[in-house]
Amino acid sequence: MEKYQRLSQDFYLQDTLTVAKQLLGKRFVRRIGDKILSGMIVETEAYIAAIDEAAHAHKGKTNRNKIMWESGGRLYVYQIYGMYFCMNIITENKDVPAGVLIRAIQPLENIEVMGDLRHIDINDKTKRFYLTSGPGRVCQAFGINKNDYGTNLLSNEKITVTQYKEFLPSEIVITPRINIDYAPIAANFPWRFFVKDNPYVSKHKNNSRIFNNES
DNA sequence: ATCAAGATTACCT
DNA sequence: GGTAATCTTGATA
Repeated sequence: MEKYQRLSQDFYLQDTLTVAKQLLGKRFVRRIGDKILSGMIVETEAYIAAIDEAAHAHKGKTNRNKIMWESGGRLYVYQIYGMYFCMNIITENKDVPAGVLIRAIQPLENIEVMGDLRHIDINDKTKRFYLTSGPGRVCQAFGINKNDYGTNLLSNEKITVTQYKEFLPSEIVITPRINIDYAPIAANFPWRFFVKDNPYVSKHKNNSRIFNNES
């Protein structure tokens, strides 16, 4: 992991919407044995518990979500529907529960290992974009599970995030978040960010509900 | 002790 | 377009 230049904690301590947008283009790095897998983050969603009924931490601290109260730069990993894992990068200062869900990644290194973990033939062009397009698929492709709960991206030897590419505001699309119908008001917040025209972005009807991207 | 629900995905028509 | 799969968690009693 030495050859990778980690993002500093200052990055993660920023406002959550800023982090969610700026994580686009960063490189997610994960070591499995002697293999280093990596990919470029292309789709994120922000969750800000204090003002967000859709956030797991909105109703207070539980055993599942307690890591969200730590300072920015750690992973909040949870299991969903009994069979998939999703990962969030925690943001902002200690005792401010907020984070960014990693929804899609464009594979860069050791793609064949991701294919093995996903049980997908990466040479099958019809299946290629299903490798990492969705939060559960990302975790499966990178071997992320409950053992990675609380991982510190600033120091961990197996997982981190580094600089990779910058996108212009005109290359970033903003929409409402996905599959949070249980929180109907928050479901309209424009807190999902993805790289325009990137084929690894998850497919959803919200892809056509676009908000203005100022700044 | 019981139970409903889920920040999803794969597969079917 | 629809739906089954699958199990941990948090809420309620």
